[in-house]
Amino acid sequence: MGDDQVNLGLLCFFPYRAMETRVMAAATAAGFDDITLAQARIFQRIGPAGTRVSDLAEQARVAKQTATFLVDQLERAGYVERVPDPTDARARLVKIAARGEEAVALARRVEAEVEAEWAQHLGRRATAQLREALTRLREITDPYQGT
Amino acid sequence: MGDDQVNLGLLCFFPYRAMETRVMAAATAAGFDDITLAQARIFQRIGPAGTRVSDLAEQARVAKQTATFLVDQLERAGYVERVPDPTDARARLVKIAARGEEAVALARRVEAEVEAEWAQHLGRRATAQLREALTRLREITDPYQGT
DNA sequence: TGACAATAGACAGATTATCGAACCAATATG
DNA sequence: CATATTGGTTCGATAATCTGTCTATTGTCA
Repeated sequence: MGDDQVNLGLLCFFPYRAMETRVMAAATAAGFDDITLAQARIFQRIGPAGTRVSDLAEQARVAKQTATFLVDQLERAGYVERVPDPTDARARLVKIAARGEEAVALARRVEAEVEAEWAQHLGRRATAQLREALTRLREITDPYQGT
Repeated sequence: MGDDQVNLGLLCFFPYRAMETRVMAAATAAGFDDITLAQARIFQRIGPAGTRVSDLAEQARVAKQTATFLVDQLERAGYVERVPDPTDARARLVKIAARGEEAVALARRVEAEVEAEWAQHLGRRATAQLREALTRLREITDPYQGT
């Protein structure tokens, strides 16, 4: 006893999971009911100019084959499309398709909604500090902050 | 552009994953190399007095069957044991076994180490504020904070 | 420049994780 | 006490993931 403090990593987990759950539930309710959590975690990483499968894999920390597999499904469901990478004939860029843009728009709305609830609970000042601290923490916990 | 702020849920994800990765890597290096991430996520939830499989399932948000399956493996590997629940003859308590305690001790050490690095980066004041904010956020994002 | 290594992506097969359904035993409820 | 609920497991199916291997393209450097 005495040192029964929950570790910071675990404390970060609860909001993360809560947000993910809310967004997924809203997506399902809105008719995007064919997307799975694993697919969403890949989808989330696609940049505005498109992203390579191997980059998606690296950022999501799964094997290239897994990313290929999940992108296949996202493509079949109409959320993304694969286009040749003009700068490298070996590569292809995964880009968000029309249906994917709709899903992104919904996700952004829900995210803002949930953040508003959190800010309501914490207060504006503490929320701003939280964002600031997490952003700085990202510098040493996320190798891909450039994305 | 302009609204390109990363959402708070995702910002929470990076430290969470970083911590999980560090602990798992240290565990593997220390000879606890037969435990998987899925198993660890269940194991992590076991309370000091033991916890029922259905509670583990609920907290980890997996089906009872999945928890049973993972506890089976943890038991075979010597990390946990199942004992009858004295208060309910239907139930069994999953308890941490000797080898499990060793793994917990290692995990605690690594967690403290990583937190020290984070505190180094953020400063003590900001770290304390971060813990405070996340703890308050847990009130509305984790239904099982009692654990 | 041309041989060779490295990279991007995909396919095949095996393993792990997960869920839905059905089941048994014990407990709670009327 | 009859019935519903709860805790746990087993079975079968599906989803997700990895290792290994392959082709095509690109990068390197002697």
